[in-house]
Amino acid sequence: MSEHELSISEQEELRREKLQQLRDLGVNPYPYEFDVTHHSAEIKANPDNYITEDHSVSPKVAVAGRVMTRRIMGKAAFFNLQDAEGTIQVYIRRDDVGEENYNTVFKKLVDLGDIVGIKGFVFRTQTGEVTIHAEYFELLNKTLKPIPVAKEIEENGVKKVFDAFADKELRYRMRYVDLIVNPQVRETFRKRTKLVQVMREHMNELGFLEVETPILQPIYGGASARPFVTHHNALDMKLYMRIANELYLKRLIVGGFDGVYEFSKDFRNEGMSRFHNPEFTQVELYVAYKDYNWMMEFTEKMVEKVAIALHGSTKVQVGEHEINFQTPWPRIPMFEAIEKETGHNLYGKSLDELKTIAHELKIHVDDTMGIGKIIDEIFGEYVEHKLIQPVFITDYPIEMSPLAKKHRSKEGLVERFEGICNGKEICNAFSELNDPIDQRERLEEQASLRDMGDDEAMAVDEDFLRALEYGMPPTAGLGIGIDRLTMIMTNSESIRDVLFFPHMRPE
RNA sequence: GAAUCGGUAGCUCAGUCGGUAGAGCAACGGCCUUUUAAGCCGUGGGUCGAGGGUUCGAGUCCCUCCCGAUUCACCA
Repeated sequence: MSEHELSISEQEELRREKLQQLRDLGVNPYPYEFDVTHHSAEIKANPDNYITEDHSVSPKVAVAGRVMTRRIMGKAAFFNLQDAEGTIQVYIRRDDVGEENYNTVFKKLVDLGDIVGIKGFVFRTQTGEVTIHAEYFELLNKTLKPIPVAKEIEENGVKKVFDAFADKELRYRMRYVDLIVNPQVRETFRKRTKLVQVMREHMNELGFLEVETPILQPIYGGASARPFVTHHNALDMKLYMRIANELYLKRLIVGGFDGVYEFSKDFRNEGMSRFHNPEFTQVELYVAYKDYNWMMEFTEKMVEKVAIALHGSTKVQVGEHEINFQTPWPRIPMFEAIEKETGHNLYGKSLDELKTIAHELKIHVDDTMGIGKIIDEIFGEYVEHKLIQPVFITDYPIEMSPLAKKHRSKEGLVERFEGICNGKEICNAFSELNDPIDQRERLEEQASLRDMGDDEAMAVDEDFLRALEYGMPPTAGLGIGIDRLTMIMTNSESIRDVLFFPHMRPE
């Protein structure tokens, strides 16, 4: 059952004993508040605002956080205190904070990881480190588990880390510990939040409306994927966790909004990998009276803005590559991109011709694969991973895109683009199909694929078709994978590194 | 779902040919009032992922299972 019924380690046992000793001394190990006046980062950024020759007139600072390392030298000690902003060194002496408080509480009963509050003045040590000289010390939380402290040393400017808390499984399962001991993890998630904020501000500035749409849907749609299924007891009906919110947002465009967007947690019941989590986040945006050309300009502008906000530059280091998000990004029609890499122009080719070419290119094909699928396979195998710098691949085969509008001039294609960088799709967009009769035909085509066993094909959503019959203006739509964009913007190799709590099997 | 690699102290790891379970840090007992992985002396700490098998003897060899990472397949 609960943790403490299992055997606990010697160190945990000891901490429980210390807890009792604190209580016996009349020290509340879990007090109610502490008036924090400063954070480590602001003091270290502007130490001269705090340091004066005469310490008796120095400004007082009150800082709280975890004890991360300790160097005790008899009647005085240094420790590093970590707050939300970083760490700062504290100097504490018996003669300043009281004998019992120092000798017993601080030296004997406080452990690494405990949360403490200190008040004092700022000074520089003999070696020049900005340090708080504590005149007051209070325990704010007695921790019962030892934290895995890492130690760092700088040798010839190179940082070496000892005993880092590095086991990925433990880091993902106990993200709270990961966040305590691995400061760069906090930085990654701050960037993720910043990324979302920049996008939201950008869309708000253009007057688009942030909305919420159902997560529990009676018919799932808007993408090709298998859903999670759940059940509504009172109505005794099947409900699906959304795989996308596209069809609901388009209903809102029908309803008269000129631009709507939603940061949407979506759920897909498929395999997990370093690029896939069962639940993930997309932002979808729909803008009336615009087409996919407009949307390309919008997208590159917004992503460029994100890069600058996070890195102060349009250039972002991702693995081996420096990726430059500076606008404009090249636009390359899909068939041109394939021809450049394979020498084959696939446009207008029949299914049999495509199968022959696929065979030449050593792409596995089977009878269930149509024109769109084969082209997609060739693109994925020969082109996509080579696209490192941001690029828009445009004009996809109609078979792959049942919700996109037919191309205005190219037969058999739709007005669709994907933004690709670092060899991966980061967004998907099109001129939205608003011809209700065409849309019905395409969904019925999907439905017949479903009947033939393709459980990722879309269903016919009659209410959505009814909405289109009431009329949707020309509309451009966009979806951006927030997790994947965050991976690129934070140089993370796994989606788990940009999700606080990635899905894991039960312990 | 498949393949490969991994799981040993709180953390990071070593463990030879099958022969008493190891190190550093952390912890504990001492000394030390400006240290920088603080230092010095001393001490304790293990269901070796789980279960079974082979063997006089298994962390080590064999089998099954669990968990994770990576790659592949599907997808965003």
